[in-house]
Amino acid sequence: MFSLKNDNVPGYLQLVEDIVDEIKSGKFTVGEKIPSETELCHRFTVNRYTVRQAIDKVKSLGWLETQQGKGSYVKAKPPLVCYAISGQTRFTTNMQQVGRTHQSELLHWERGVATEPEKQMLCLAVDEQIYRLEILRYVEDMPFSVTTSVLLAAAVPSFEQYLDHFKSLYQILEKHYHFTPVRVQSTFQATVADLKDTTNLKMPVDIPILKIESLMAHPAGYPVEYGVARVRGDASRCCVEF
Amino acid sequence: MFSLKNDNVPGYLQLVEDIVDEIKSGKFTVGEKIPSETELCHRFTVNRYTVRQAIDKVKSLGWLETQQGKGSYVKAKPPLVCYAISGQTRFTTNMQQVGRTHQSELLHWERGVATEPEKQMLCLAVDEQIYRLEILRYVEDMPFSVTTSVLLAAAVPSFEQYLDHFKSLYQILEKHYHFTPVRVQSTFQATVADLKDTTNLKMPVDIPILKIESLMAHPAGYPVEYGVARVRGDASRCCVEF
DNA sequence: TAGTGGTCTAGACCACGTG
DNA sequence: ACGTGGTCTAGACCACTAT
Repeated sequence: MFSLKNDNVPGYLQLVEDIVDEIKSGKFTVGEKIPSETELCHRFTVNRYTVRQAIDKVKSLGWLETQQGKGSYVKAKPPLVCYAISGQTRFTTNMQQVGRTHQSELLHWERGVATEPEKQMLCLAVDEQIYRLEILRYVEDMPFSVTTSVLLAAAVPSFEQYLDHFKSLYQILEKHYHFTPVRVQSTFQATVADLKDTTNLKMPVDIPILKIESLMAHPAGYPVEYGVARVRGDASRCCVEF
Repeated sequence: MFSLKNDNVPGYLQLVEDIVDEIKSGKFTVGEKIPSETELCHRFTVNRYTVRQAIDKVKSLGWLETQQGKGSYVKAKPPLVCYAISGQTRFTTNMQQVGRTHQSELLHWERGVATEPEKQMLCLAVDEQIYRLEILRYVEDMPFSVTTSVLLAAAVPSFEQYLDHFKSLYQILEKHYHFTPVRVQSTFQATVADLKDTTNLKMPVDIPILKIESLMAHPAGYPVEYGVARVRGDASRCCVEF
């Protein structure tokens, strides 16, 4: 620390590495305030612009957050929730297995016709009716994921009567329709969080989202549910066994 | 355009809105060069710092990319590479199936002992020897992923002799060691790109990374390879069939 | 009132790409 | 040689927080 040497790499990037290393090594602990910009200027004998460039970068790497008038603080990493998926597992059973408290909240539901991509995934004929559910899931009281589920209406007649006091989608399917969907395929993608995600998940900006699209089939074989889950990337790992 | 008015919101953010609006409206089309920083300074009568702040923000929103010595260009969204994984599939066979050109480049290799997490994944006894490979993969000439592979040295004696003119890891294993690893499990996570990623993948800033950790076993049953792939999130979807 | 981060100006030199 | 974006200095004023 206290000097920049390598002329080949920009000074602010050397500062980034220094700061990140000090956080990783535990010299700055979570929640702690790091030295002020002015102090860092003196320590490294660089201009404040250079320090700010570095801090911006460290922020976008997810290690720091700043508060005007107060300082820069080491950001707390939420605990990683390991979420296993297979042909059978569900969110609820999963969380129970790893011993996490969890809740689900039904943000919105509607009955209507499927969009073009939804039709394609579910192999629907034109204008077949579907239910669309938006479910917010919490793990250990932290907003964890937002899932949009599209259900074949024909498979779940009068579905709306079970949506009061919603607790678990698969509980409803098992209890009232006597079937458990089977996972056919899942697609994983890393994306930036859009405005809706950050609102729903009450996230600080700049956190990536793990988008999991899943197609589920009725035990009889036909596609019955198409779900898109948007999960906080910094809070989850999704494990698949083969 | 040509003036900043609202004193309540920072000037660079007004610039951001102007630029994004002009891209959305199609005034600047994909691949096109937007006016140079100096020209924007004159148009809006602001300092170059303010213009750069704005351009940085528009870049992180995914609308622009810059090239030193040339200019700022409206970014084309890269085509999504759909990457299916299962017990057997490999990167090479996968890309061939979807008809994509691809190459692999061996960035680095070393022989040594495994780190603690590597040991645990591979179920290694203390100080067992491993090979560690870092492989950069291209799809359609675009840097696509960086994979760190840890191989049990006992399973691939004298591995170094096959590393000249490296083309494909699994080709070496099949041709010279006569086995094909089988996927045991994969873990998916969305993370921000670190400095190494952005360098290796020549990425514009702030693109999320899909991190895929995979454990592969020898057909005889014991773990033989542990790989961590870091894939450009904006360029890939990873599909798993059940 | 003092210290902090947020915004901004006016300059400068460099590395890179194109003519 | 020139224009471009990338890095950097030396200042300034503001908004916010703490005391």
